[in-house]
Amino acid sequence: MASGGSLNTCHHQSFSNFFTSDLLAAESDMNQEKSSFKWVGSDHHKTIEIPKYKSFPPSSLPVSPPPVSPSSYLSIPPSLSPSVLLDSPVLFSSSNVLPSPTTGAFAAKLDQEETKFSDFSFHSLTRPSDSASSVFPSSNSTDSFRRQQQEKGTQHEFSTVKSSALKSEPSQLHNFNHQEISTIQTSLENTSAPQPNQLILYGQPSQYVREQKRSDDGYNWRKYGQKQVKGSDNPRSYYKCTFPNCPTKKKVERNLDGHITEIVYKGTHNHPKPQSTRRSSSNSVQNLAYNNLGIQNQSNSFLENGQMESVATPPENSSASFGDDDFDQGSSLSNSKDDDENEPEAKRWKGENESEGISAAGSRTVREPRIVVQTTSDIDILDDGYRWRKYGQKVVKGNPNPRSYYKCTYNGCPVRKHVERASHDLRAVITTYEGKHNHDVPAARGSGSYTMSRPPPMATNNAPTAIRPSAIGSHSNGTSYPNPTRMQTMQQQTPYTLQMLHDTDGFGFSGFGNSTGAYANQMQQTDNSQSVAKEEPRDDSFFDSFLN
DNA sequence: TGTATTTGACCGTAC
DNA sequence: AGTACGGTCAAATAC
Repeated sequence: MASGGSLNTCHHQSFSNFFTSDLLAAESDMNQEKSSFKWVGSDHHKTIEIPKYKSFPPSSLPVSPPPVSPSSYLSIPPSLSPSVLLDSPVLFSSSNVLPSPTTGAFAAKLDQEETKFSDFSFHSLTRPSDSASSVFPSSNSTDSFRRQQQEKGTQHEFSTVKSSALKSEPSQLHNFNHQEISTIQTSLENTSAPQPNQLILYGQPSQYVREQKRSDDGYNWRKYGQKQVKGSDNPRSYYKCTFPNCPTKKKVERNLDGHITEIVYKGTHNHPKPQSTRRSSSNSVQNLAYNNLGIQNQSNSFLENGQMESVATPPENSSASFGDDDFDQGSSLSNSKDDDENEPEAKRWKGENESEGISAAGSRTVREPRIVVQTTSDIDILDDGYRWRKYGQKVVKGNPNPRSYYKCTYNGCPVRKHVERASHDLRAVITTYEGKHNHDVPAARGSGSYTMSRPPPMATNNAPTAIRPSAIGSHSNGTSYPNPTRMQTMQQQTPYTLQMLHDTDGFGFSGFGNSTGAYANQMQQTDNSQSVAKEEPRDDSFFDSFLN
């Protein structure tokens, strides 16, 4: 096994080098990356018209200059509620926007405060056909549902308390969760290199606590358990989505400071993200990121100690995730659930999450939680098109990060690989392959098909590619950045799947059977969006080249 | 008073 | 079979 000088030894799949270096490349200051809300527009359904957006900055609110590529990144003015991004229709190209949920007309001009605190959500991005229905009204809290929730001791709540306050009083920015504010402030105000200690805390402690209890990802969760897990000082909390019959769960580990160190999602929401007006601003940001990504929601919040809290959700069932008209919510859902529900829950939940994540990296000034979207068994690791079964993990000398060992599940196939994070950069994943596959790439199943894994056609969107949450900041370490065209060439033999990029993520490499999740992670974690956005031939052919 | 959270107990799985 | 562990339940508690 090569673990020395070379980041990758890929006997058969020489692409791995790409991914490693991909992650490592395009690195600006990590803090800067992390602290800036910058995304690259992703799919044709989710176009972000940055010029439009920037043309409507809240008056008196300074607008951060685009830290990187103005055309590729979206920057959010400081003190601007992230919900603006979500909510403000000006973010969308006209073809993508939805009518105002209240007026039915797309408001080109919004009241400033409305712009700031509107609850207009990004659900339109889910999918075109979903436009109307995707805006999940609180009316979905039917009586029966309420009863059901009450029976469970839960409440499906689409509270409007927060947003209404925010709406009415933009000056009350202090009402924001100070994480959110901090995020905004640091991320946008300090576009150069925000320092954690530059955080401006608006929230009152009590408010902060209250806000923290809210969903970080736009969904409503009910905590149903907490456990101290072995090998970690961090208590693990268990949450269920409060939506009726939604199987999604998540477990969150927080360190002693209360900061999230790891999030593992299980299952897929079988409902749109509730368009709750209670959704925090950070949620809105998340939605922006994810819905444009189409996949996974993530919010990044600097905590009072300067650490970043990041929360992600698994891909919404809405095919929106990919902005692909060809996928409807149902298919997406059923597919994702197939894998999910065919597996004993305990197994799904367990096993592949036990690799050490970043959570232990307490020494990092900016620490990202490990975010795992777990939807399938550990056999289904569709990271590179093949199926892998994790058979071991250990920490090897020279790298404090554990190395996950995988074996190709194809009968008789000798190929193995191991994955580990580079010791110098947790975002870099070193993938080493052993052997050569004696079979073709297995056909994808269900929604985990390549089709689902494929990024949406980008042809209609110049601004390429994906919006990437800045949480997965990249930092420059001098690693060469792969030429996308070269990558394409490399993929002649090897199916390019998003999981591969997922493997380069900064949040662990648990198996992702759900390609949606894989893609989500890729989009989320491939932090080279700038380069990718500018150079990658983001069209069907590009990805199609990986499919055979 | 209703809802959410906490927390000890229980259960299933893996070893 | 016994033990350890993680996940879940549900009564108790807090808000």
